[in-house]
Amino acid sequence: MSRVTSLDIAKLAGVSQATVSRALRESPLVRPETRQRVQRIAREHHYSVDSAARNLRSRRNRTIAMLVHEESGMDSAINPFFTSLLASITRAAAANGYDVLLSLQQLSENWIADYETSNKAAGIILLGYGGYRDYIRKVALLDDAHVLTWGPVVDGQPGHFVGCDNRQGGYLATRHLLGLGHRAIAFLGDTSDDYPEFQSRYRGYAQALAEAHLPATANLQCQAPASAPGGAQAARELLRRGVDFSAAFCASDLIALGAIRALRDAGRNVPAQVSVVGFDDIPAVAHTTPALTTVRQDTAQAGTAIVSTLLRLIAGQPAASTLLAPSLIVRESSARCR
Amino acid sequence: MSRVTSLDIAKLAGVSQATVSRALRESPLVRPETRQRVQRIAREHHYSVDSAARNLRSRRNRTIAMLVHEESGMDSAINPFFTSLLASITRAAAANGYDVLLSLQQLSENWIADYETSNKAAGIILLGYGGYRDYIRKVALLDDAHVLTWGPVVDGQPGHFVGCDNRQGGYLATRHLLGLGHRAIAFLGDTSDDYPEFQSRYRGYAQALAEAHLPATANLQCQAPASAPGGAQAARELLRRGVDFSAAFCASDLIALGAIRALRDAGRNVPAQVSVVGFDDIPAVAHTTPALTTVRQDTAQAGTAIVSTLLRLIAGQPAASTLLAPSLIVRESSARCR
DNA sequence: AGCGCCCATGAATACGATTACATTCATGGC
DNA sequence: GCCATGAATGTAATCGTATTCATGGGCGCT
Repeated sequence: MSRVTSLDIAKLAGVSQATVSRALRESPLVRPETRQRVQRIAREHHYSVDSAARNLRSRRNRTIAMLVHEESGMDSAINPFFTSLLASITRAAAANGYDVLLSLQQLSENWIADYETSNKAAGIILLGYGGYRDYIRKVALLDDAHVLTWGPVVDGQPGHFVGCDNRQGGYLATRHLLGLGHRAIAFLGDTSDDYPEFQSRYRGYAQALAEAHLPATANLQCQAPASAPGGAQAARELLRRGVDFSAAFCASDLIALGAIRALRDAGRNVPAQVSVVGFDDIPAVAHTTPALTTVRQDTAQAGTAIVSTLLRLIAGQPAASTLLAPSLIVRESSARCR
Repeated sequence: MSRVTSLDIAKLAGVSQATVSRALRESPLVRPETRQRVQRIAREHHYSVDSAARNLRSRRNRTIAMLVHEESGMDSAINPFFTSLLASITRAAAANGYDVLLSLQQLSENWIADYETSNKAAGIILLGYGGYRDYIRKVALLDDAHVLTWGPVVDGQPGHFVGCDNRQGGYLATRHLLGLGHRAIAFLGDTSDDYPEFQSRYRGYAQALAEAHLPATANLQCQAPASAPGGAQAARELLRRGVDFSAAFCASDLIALGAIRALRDAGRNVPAQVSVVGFDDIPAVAHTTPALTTVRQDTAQAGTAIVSTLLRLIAGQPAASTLLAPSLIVRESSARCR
């Protein structure tokens, strides 16, 4: 009463085991008639190719690993944006016949490439490792590894990346606020090297200001950890400074939510007195009051880009890094300057 | 320049391949001295056991598959709660040395057990298949499959389940509102068979009302699809009916967000005029304005319960279904009845 | 000293498929 | 009528590890 193997199917179909293998893989070598008979018998007996045996013999593997940074990744408070990305990657992988292994990692060990050397996966996707650029650069140089990172795309940088054009996103958001007549626009977000994405968003912000002949004043910029409490704290800091401002561009939606909360608590209505723009378009912010104006990263597009690039790498074909265009979603939290 | 195999390590260490295999698995059969030497050499050469070969030879597999319902599962708009659950399952699996395969499925085919028959995974976790009870019951009877479902736990039902005590959650929420002096409490949520969880939540709601000698009036109950627009629509319907109500218990946080939005649009302040309680405690609702009072399902606990139960099944040990206790999180959206 | 026993290791095999190579048979060109 | 050709299938080698069985040497016990 053990497992059904291809040999069993072969006996039942009156052919050799090799023919079964070929028939199931749609090989043109086997006569259509035979092929269908074998397939029918296999189906009737709930036969399914043993993937371990297949992987071992063929030295191939239709699995990709998604490593998500333990802290910045999936956990509730941090970044719901990843969920959506993850779903779209999984879908894109399935569309190409690939399974997806999910793992939450610190990258403290050399476990990255272990997914490949142990032959568990044919390639690896890194999500949420914005702060590990040097490390990733190193890994990217191991030419037997097929690693693709979701993150900032820098020209000439070794390794393969797919990312959102964060600078452009910051630019769009700031232009939007400028267009509404705002002149004193704050930036809330951590611009340290730990958050290269935030740095790019800041750069877009500064560029838009510059084009409008406005300086990116230091006291309009507040460090904010990437969380709602962080945003609230930054907003309070901004108020404490006593600088005049009528709008705030927040480096993430969670920061924006926290900021709105703190502004309200301080008696500043959003958007009547202060306009707020976020970044990410996480699911909930379309339904908050006020609904948040934000910058959307197209996760569906990102998923397909990530998977197709990685599959090219796996196939040994040349693959370029991709920069995706974000789009501005205007809702209620931004209004014309009073 | 091919792969490093255990045979290569054996030659380098001057032992047989069998000894290498044993040394790496910490077998007590091999002398500690030898074991360490082998392990060192393996490490130095970045050797890593080929999982395909291991799985094939040992007829075992340290992978579990998570099948998430395509629609109700991961997609942005629907249920951010799953993200958190998914993370905690992944963590619990890793803690037990298991990898996790992620897949979005319709369950339209017989692909469920295929993860097992093809030997890709040793067991399967089903998430978001509330509407597939009959189907799951059938699958659960295949005794060669190790399937665990996140969902409603019903005594005597075949199969293995881990779920939240939804009835208790509904009861807690309603008791909370009653305790604040509310008497006319609406229920917003789809109570059809497609959402057994919502049915249970409704039952808890009705029970709490009954204990307070209040009827669960039909016109205080509004069907609401499990989404923010659905919640808004249901709230509008409630207002249109003209019934008096001072509080609403919503079957999910997203419904609650939509309802709050619609109530505000209609000039009803939350919580001053209407108290609202949600269900799930998704990440964002702690930071909205007002912050949402809601029922939390402890995802960390759920993840460990799910994984440990599944591992028992895989090991062939008896395993009981588990019902987890939810807890009430009181925030700002609920207030004493005026 | 001899016997048996256990500890550490080696030799050999099996896991279930893929695939290179061999084989068979029919066909067509000459 | 014979040989080359190609289509359809069979035979057998192989992927890298786990594991069973065999083996040799040291040691305790009598």
